[in-house]
Amino acid sequence: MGRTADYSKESCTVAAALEVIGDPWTLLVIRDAFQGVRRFEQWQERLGVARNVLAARLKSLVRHGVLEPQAYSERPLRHEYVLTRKGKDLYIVLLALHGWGAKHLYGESDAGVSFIHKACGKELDPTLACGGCGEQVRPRDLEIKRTAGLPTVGEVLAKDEAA
Amino acid sequence: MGRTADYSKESCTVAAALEVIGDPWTLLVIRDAFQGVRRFEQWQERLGVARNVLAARLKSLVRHGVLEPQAYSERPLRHEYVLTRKGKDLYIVLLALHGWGAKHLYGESDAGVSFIHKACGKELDPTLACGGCGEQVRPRDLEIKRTAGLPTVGEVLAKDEAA
DNA sequence: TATAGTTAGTTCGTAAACGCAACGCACTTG
DNA sequence: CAAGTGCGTTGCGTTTACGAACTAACTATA
Repeated sequence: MGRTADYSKESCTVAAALEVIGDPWTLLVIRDAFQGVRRFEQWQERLGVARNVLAARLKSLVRHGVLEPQAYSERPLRHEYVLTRKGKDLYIVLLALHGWGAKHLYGESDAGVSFIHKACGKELDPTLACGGCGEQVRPRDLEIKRTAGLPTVGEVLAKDEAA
Repeated sequence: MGRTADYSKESCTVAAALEVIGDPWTLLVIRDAFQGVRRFEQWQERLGVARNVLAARLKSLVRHGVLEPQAYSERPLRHEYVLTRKGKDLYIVLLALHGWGAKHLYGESDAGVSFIHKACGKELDPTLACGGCGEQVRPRDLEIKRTAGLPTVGEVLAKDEAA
């Protein structure tokens, strides 16, 4: 099938992240969540994704703590899905993807949606900075350090299941 | 199957990016490329991905200009795959994913691979900065601007095919 | 020169996941 | 009480991933 891809034997933060948000449609669901979408029908209509797939994605995102169901109606019981802190922290991933797509796929000019940095008034060219010192970071400014014996993706995500 | 997901009717830089790098295994292929992997057998062994899938992914990444095949042997003709500029620009995406995974999946403590920012000596906490002015950016510092009539993902990616 | 090994795929059959359309359920509104 | 709304679930056909075997084009070794 599609995402039978099983990264669980890997010991990698990137693989772990993809295990949670790497399924088809998942990041677009989150993208729309940042634009205020909170209900099943809204996502379904905007994305055109199959309803069973959407249901599975929402369930998975809730299980992983990215979205949180909040009841907006008892009788009939209905809930909307809102981003948790964990989910909101994915904004950087979306902006990174947007920046890459705008630069390399859409040619700077015609990228229909753009993010303007209010402070400087220019379009955002997403760059990485170090949260600690605030300096901008280029790949060569980084040193990769491996600490031994980290748990695998499977072991890490098992914690989520326990809830 | 899995990634039948067809975002081509969307007009979104994020969807366009996912069309290129959203397939299962693709981002892990790129991750390994950043760690010096350049040949079929290396990826296959490290990832454990099915060979036909790996072949398809490499072909797709080449077609989209993320990887470039370079011959390292005539007779038999063999080539290795190296990241293009476009591919290297995905580093920010990987670091964003890493940062999120390290913070929210692995608990800061045991995230086996860490990126140390040489300048300050601390572990990188990936944050976004504006390439223009250098300031750090938070979601609320951004203004979303929609310009009209942008082309769809399908139209944009058609350019790649033409090559 | 025969045999084995290396590297990079391709070709199957099977199982899983998606796409799509229809259906079900629990209510609300006319 | 019929129609509508919101949120899924079910079923079926198609697509894709998985896994293992196989091919191809050489190189190295005996």
